[in-house]
Parts: sequence; C-alpha cells; structure tokens
Amino acid sequence: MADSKPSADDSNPSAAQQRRLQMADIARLAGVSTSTVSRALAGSKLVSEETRVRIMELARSLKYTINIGAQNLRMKQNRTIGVVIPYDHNTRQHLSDPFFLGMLGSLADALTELGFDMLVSRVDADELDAAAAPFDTGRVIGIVLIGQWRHHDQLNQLAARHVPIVVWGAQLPQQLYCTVGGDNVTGGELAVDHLLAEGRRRIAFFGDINLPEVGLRYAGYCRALQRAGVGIDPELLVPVSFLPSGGQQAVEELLRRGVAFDAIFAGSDLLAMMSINAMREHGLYVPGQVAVVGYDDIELSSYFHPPLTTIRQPIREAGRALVTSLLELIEGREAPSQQLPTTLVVRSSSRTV
Amino acid sequence: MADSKPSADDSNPSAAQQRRLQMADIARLAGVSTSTVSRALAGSKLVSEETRVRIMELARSLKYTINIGAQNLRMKQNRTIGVVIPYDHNTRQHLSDPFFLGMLGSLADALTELGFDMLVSRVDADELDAAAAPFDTGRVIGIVLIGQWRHHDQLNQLAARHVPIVVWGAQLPQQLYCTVGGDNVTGGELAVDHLLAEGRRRIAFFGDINLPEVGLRYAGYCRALQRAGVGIDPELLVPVSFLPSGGQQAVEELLRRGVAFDAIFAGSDLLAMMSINAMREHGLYVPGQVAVVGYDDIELSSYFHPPLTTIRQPIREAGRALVTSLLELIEGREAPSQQLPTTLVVRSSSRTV
DNA sequence: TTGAAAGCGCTAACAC
DNA sequence: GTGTTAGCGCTTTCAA
Repeated sequence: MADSKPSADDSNPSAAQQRRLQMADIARLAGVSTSTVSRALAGSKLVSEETRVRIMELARSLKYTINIGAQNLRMKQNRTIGVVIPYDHNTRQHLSDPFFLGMLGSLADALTELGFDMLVSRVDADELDAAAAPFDTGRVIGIVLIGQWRHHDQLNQLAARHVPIVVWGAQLPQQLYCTVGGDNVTGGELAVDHLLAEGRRRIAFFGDINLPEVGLRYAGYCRALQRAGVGIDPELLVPVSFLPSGGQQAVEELLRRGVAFDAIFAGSDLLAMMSINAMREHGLYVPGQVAVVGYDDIELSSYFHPPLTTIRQPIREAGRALVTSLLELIEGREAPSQQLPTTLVVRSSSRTV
Repeated sequence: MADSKPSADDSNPSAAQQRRLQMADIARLAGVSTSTVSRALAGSKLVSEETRVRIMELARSLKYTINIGAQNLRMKQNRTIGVVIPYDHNTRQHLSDPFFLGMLGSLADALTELGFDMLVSRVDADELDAAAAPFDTGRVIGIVLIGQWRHHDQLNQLAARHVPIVVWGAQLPQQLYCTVGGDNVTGGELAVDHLLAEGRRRIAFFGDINLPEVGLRYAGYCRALQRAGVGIDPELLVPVSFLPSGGQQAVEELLRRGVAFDAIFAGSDLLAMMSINAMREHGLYVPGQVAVVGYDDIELSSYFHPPLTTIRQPIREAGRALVTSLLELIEGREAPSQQLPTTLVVRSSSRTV
C-alpha cells in the first residue's frame, strides 16, 4: 500500500485530507523543474529574478512549505535541540517544580530567539541513557538536561559517548560533561551572611545535601558561619524529601529534636514557603521568631506573605547560557562549564526590622 | 562537498565526531543486506530467528539506532505533536505564567505516556498563522495551542485549512476548531455562590472580560448574583492588565473610585495574590475585611498566606484531554469541544469565621 | 528466508 | 539560467 502511485490516499475515507503539496507539484504548475523550484525557494541567485518571484508567489498562494524532514535528510542538517527533564521513577513525580518549569520557559524563549526548535522529553532518571535517544535517532543535534540529581556517572557516560549535552547543575570533580549552574557556594554564603547580619545565630539548613547543588549551598553555609566564628551545629541540618510534605516534616523534626533555632535557610523557595506555613501552624512567626531565606527566586516568591528573602538564580540568563554552550559543543568547540552569579534578594521574611 | 563518498567528515578537524553509524554498516558487519537488517530490527517474522538475534545483538553493542528522520520520510509517519504558546508581541512577554507552564508540564507527561514527542514553539500572537508552521513543514502531525486570547478568527482560519489543532480555552459561537477548557461559567458561579454564602455582598471582579474565558467567568459571576437577588454594580468590575503590576493597579483603582467592597473574585490566582499584597499595603485585611477567591488553583495557592480559596482547573486531566482530542482529529475523526469540570477549593482567604 | 531495486521529498553537482 | 541525475538513510515490493 505504500510505494503506490502518488495518488491521493482515498483508501481512508475518513481522512478527507487532500494530499500534501510537494515540490514536484509546484514545479509542474510553474512549468519548471524541481531543481528550479528548490533554488527559487532558497533564494538562489542562480535563478532569474522573474522565475524566482513567480515561483515564490505560486508557493505562497498555494501555502506550500518545504518538507523539513526531507530537507534535513538531504542536507544532513537539523535545527532542533532536545530538552530533557528526568523524572523520579519511584515517585512517578510529575513535572510541576516551578523552578524547572521556569527554566523550560526560559529555554523556549532562548531557542525561539535563535531559530531553533525545542523537543521536550521526559525520561526515567534511573535510565538516563535514554536521555540521548532523541540525539541517537537523529531528531536533535544536542541536548539540554535539567536536573542533575545524583546522576553524575551516567551523565559522564553520555559525554564520553560524545553526545553533545549541557546540564543545568553543579560543577563536580572529574566531570566530562559541561554544566551551567548558579554559584551555589556563594549563594549559601550570601544567605547566611545576611542572616548573621540580621543578628541570627541558630540557622537551620533544610535540604538534601547529597544532591550536588544543595551540598554546595550547605558548604557555603558552613563557610559563612565559620568565617563569622559561629559554630556549626549538625543538629541544625535537616534532610528534606522533595515531597510536598517535605517542609512540614522538616519543621516538625526540628521541633521534635528540641533544638533552638532562630532562622532557616531552605534549599528552595517552595520548601521555604512550606516551612513558613508549617511554622505558622505551630505558632512560630516569620520573621519575628524565625527568619527565613529561600533559594531560586521563583516568580511567586515576591507575592508570598511575608515576601520571601531568597537567593536569586538568574533563570533567563541560564536559558541563554545553556543554549549557547550547547551550540559551541555542537560546533565541535570547547564549552567550559560555567557558574552564573547568584544574588541575595532581601524581602520581609528575613528582616528583623 | 555534499554528495561526496560516505567517508568520515575529516574536513572539519575540530568536530572529531566519528561518522554516525547507519544501517549499511550494520549490514556489512553482519554480512547481510540492509533489507535484512531493516526487517530484523523491526522484528519481522520474515527473517530467521538466528539472524534476527545476531543483528539485534550487533546493533545494540554498537549502539546503533535507526535514523528516525529517514524512517519517517520513507514511512510517511511521525509521532511528534506540536505545542504552541503564543506570546504577546507588544509586551514581548516571556513564558512565565505558572498556569501555562503547568499545562506544559501536564502535556509533556501525557504525551510521554502515549509515546509521542513534544515540539514546543512560541509564536507572535498577532501572527497566529505561524502556529501551523511545524505542521505545514511536516514536523508534527497536530498542534495543541495554549492561549486562545482574542484570536478566535485566526484559529478558525487554521481549522478551515484542516490543520489538526486543539485549543485550550473557551467554547465560542461559530467555532470551527476544537477546544478543551474548564467550565468557566460554573467556575464563576461557584466562586460567587461561595462568597455570598460567606455573607459577602459587594464582590469585585478583577479581570479582562474581553478575553473569552474571563468573560465567561464574569457571566457566571453575574448569574450567581442575580440568582441571589443581589444587584450587579458595574463599578465593581475592574479591568486588569496582565502585567505584574495588574493586581496593585486594580486594588488602587477600586479604592480611588471609592466603591465599597467586601470581596474580590480574581481572574487568576496570580492576580489574587498580587491583590492581597496590595491590599495589605493599604491596611486591608484578608479575609477579615475582604474575602478573596482566585482562579486556576496553581500549585502555590495552597502555600500562600492566607491559603487561597480558588476555582480549580483540572490541569492533569486537561493535558490528557487535549492530547486525546487531538489524536482523534488526526485520525480523521470528530473531536467535539469539551468542558472539564471546575471545582471550588475553599481555603482561608475567603473564610469569614 | 534473503537480496536487488525503487522511492519517500528534497538538494546539488554537473552538464547544457 | 535551467534540467538531468544521483543520493540523503531508510522500508518494501518483487523475484529468487
């Protein structure tokens, strides 16, 4: 049934779609060869002004567009970038993290601006090999991966296979792949310096420090405390799951432990917000009794009550940086990992007044 | 330079990428023809068990994957869906609306589940024709468009051209395209019924009722008021821009007008949150003096303070519904527009207590 | 059971 | 300037 004459597919009565126009049709209608049409549409100088205009006119009036698949195949080119967001197999977690979604938006904007298409896929984080599938099958010429998690080794393997890939995340030792990420250590320092300046001394840290980025933020936390001559109390480190109830659990664990604290530095804005809510339920006031600093500066942080002090990750710049690094890689050039500056955004949640 | 022998591209010294493996290579290595490889990889019964296993083994060990572009061209198939999010040319607005981003995530999940790829593109809302580009060029077999805005006519034109397209939005008269949307009228009614039940009578409406969805929500607002025998005061209708300052402006306009109000029904959660903040600055307390109901039930609404009462739009179901309707359309079947149920989620921002 | 050959829709030598 | 021809990487008749 394939390889039949190029007749309309009338074997399928329901699909009343007229056969798609192709270059040969335009050529026939214009009384020229397909080569001429191809050249005309490409704006080649090899075809006379007159014919070119005529053909373009014709194509436009018939709403003919070149079949990109065929063109790509022939030209061995492609202007599609893959964006992969791993998901956790166990929690079957949906794509709802506001920071990741924001990054997706930022990448969409950056790619659109440069005339690239964006192919989004989700893969099981435990099968990160699959992240390269759109590249292996030739659908995309490179991949941006959002969500480094704990998959350093698998990412290294991809890079070793020469898959052009750029990862949003932390720069780690023995890293073969290119990362773009925020300056997490400085981010941690900024947060803690600020809290110290506000007179806080018992600063809890909420986050899973096994995740590279969070680990670095904790390192910044420690460094700032040490520099200020404030001891680091391991009791103040509270590991937090990424579940919606994480913030509540963390606050309750802290209370259960009976450790005194007058501030929280949370690994994400979402976590900070959940924590503030949990504390409110327990009669703890922010910032009066506990000052809170979040991380990311997602859009809603400024609308929160109290408006959230946070470490801003430059998400628009991040999108652009990820894309430009990837394009370097694709061109066969070096793309050094880079850290984007993080900044402290002071709002009410941490102000002692 | 093209059409050269299939030798490695060593004219480009920087790109050390070994030539991509292709079927012919596997065939040669296995000592069979490409036809056999093709059949083996497709799991055809026409090839002997033994050869098939041998070839699959070989392909896997060499990490060979079929070039999908070529396969699609030959088979005239394609498993990619386009998701288009128009942007406002004037404001050059970035993709950051939490509800749209959430929808993007939901679509990604739904498509992944069904084994489709998602090609995301942004187009100028004033050139909605461009939304069909990925379809016209054969990149995708259908399009989901998020953001109906005021572009009813342009969308109708696309549908008239037989572009398989499904739009998230309101169902309008003389509509040629398929929409999936929340039940906006009921949403408006639910919100207002609830506020009335809480004893509020002077309910302001924040939103641009020229947008179809918002207009319907306002219609629901009016219907609920009338049913309760409460008059509709046009002074209470406040048009709001989609700028970040929209909430603030709306609140201030209401105060400037000097109209009394004891409740606000906002066209989106974001708007509700901004309004609550603006009121706080003006010494108005929520829900004490003013009860507030939002719309969408974005993830952060429950973390807001006070937790936001809102009309929930079922975003996960929406993603699935959009996709299944589109697939119907692609199969040449009818896809009636549908409304998904909206529900009232009562939280603190509207409770009189 | 396998291979040779044609062709999906396009582009680019190469000839005229 | 324009047409002829070959071929991008794959699938599928058709013949053996």
